[in-house]
Amino acid sequence: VATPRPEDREFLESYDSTEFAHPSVTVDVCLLTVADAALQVMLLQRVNPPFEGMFALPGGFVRMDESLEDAARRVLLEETGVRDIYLEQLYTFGDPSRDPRTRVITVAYVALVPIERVILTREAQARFLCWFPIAERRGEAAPIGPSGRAETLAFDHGQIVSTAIERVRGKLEYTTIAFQLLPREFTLTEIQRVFETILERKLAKAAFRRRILEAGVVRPTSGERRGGHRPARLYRFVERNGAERP
Amino acid sequence: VATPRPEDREFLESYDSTEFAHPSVTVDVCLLTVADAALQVMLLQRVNPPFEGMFALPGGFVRMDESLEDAARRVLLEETGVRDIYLEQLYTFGDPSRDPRTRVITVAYVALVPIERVILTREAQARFLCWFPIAERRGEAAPIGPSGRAETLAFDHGQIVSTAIERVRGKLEYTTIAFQLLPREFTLTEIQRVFETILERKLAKAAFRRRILEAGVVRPTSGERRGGHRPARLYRFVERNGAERP
DNA sequence: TCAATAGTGTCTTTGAGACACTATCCG
DNA sequence: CGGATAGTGTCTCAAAGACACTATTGA
Repeated sequence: VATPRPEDREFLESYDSTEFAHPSVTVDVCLLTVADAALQVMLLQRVNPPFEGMFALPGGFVRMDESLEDAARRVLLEETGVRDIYLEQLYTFGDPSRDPRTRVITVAYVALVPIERVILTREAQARFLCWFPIAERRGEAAPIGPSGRAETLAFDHGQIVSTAIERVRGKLEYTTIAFQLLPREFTLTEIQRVFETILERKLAKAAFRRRILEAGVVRPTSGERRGGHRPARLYRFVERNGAERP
Repeated sequence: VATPRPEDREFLESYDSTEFAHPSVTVDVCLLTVADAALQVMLLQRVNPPFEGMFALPGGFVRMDESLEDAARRVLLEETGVRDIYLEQLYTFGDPSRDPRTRVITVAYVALVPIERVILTREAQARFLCWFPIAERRGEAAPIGPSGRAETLAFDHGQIVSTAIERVRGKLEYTTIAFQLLPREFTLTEIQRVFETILERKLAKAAFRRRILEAGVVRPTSGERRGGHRPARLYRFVERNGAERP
């Protein structure tokens, strides 16, 4: 973005970037999906102190030559094997005591993926990488561990997850992010289930269908979903500019 | 937030925070107000390279022991003399080339203030600290300099200003941030002017008044604004919990 | 009295919810 | 045929826009 101007060159060469103490900067990615009628978050068991053995969001240091979003995509690929999905910057958490080692400022991202896109390899499972359903407990969203109890996450990652859910819930109604949680083809009822899961309330069927169809963001395909009962028409998401998903 | 656990202590003591190269972290504050039927942004002329002589947002390095929000409030006070105003984290800009000196990641904040709260001292004016009206040019928001032409700002600060305006515009209708741009007492027409200025369109008077009054966020006072014509009732902003502004 | 702004009453339009209805599949 | 889900027609209600109207001041 910013290109050095000729008159700045001399100053730049004499600039000493070690003059100030610098915090560490990391990215953490809150990868969310919808499955089994619940929002689910991808967590990873920590193998090193601090918080060894506790669950945390995938994350890592930002390298000196990569953008924040590039760092988030790299971390996502390295730690979960997922690529080319919806990713949005969420919030930057910088409380001086959020990491007991040293000053670490983390730029948190939310990522959304249809659950079919994530293949948990045996090797990943060995690292205790898995989906945690999220339940609303006393007004706070918390991932539920295998024991059925709410997990306390490492660092301030519990707060990051809560913030991510707020963001997704808020943007659900006036953006098209819901489609990022669905496969390429889906039925109107499937979109409605995604909305109902995230908003945690039932929606009126007729009004919901009207709204989606009148928004002009889906296109019917020739296929239908069969299985037991009346088959349901399949749709694809189309961007406002007319582009379809790959 | 995160308190060190006993079992982490040994690890913490052996941790070397110089192991990784660290970027610099700054905060930049986009201080906005409404005056003369325009959104205005506070800019400051740079006295050092890079971009010496160009205008930029107030900003500065985050100290190792202060939170991001504390840093933003400190910068705001040091560079503009303003304290105790609405402040909200906006977005973190971290393109590797956004600062030609070295890697600088900046956490941008939006701040809102009623224009009467800002007193530009002679000393501040000598530093070329002043309000720039913002105009929409070719879909992009840009501050208009004294010459009447759109100013190109230092670094990526033009992008920060655009992002800030988008944020304020988006939150105007479903939050109470508009009141942060008004003095303690105001008329309904004055609120409407703030909305119209930020949204850049006329609003229907009857519907607007209904909406504000039915939202229950203002309380009439005994005073009225006189001046030439029919006096207008004065109102105060009341939080949902009933608290009034100081 | 007039100009100018404050403030109101009411009709229309729009979109969401409620709810009952029809349609189509499988067993 | 009956159970189950897909999909529709229509009534009601709430909120926003349009617009015309009344109210109150100072000059």
